[in-house]
Amino acid sequence: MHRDEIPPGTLYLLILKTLARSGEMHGYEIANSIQRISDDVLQVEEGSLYPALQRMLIKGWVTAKWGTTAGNRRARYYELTAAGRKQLALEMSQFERVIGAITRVIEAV
Amino acid sequence: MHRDEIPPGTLYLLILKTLARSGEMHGYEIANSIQRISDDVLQVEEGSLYPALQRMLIKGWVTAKWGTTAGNRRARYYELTAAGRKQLALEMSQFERVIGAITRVIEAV
DNA sequence: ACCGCTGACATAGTCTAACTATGGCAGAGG
DNA sequence: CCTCTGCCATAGTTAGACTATGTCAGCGGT
Repeated sequence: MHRDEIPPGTLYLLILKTLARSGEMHGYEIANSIQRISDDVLQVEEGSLYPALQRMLIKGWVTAKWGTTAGNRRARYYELTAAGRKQLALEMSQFERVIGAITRVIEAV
Repeated sequence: MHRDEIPPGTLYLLILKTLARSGEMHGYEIANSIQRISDDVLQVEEGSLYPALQRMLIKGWVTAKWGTTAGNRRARYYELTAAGRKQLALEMSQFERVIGAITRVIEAV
């Protein structure tokens, strides 16, 4: 980790949630959406995003199909599968559980 | 990351905070303390803890000296340095900033 | 007609750090 | 004595986020 921003493991969660919220999206949109909603705190680099999407394809959490953007450009559209939605639920509860525990430790007297 | 528990990067934060709260401690105590306060959610493996402490020594965040435990055993006692306290403050604010951002994303409508 | 900009995807290679597995040693208790 | 537990340590593996780099197509300006 290069001391900047997204903690390993949470990128999946961010992508899954973003897709769940907005349905079909291409990579660029996903990255922009995460960045915007996080008030520019989280910057998803392309070198992180695309490999993550590939891994998610292999794991069966998303499907992809080629299409054309509003600006008439070629793009790959991703969509959650049922397994992806299940994974999202799992990661959400793990995240809450672990962050809650960490918070207890760092707020302990 | 092996799909279980402590997110990379936060172990330093947990150790720093634990030392800040309790002063001088040895490794075993640190691990037990984190585990107990987190209600057994966070389990610091020895293979993670000791390397992390070594790195923290090198970075100058802690000092170490050999001593004897209450149970009459040899142990290395760690203590925060000024640099360690500074690092703790830094990691706390980064943690809050990033977790806040992630929370915004995963709670967005 | 050209040129550069931006959108969009992709991959190779590096690096941090948490893990598994393993080993050692010393005191305590059966 | 012998095992258990406390306590430290390291070698090797792995995931995954990064940097750097490359591609290609459409658009706008000059």
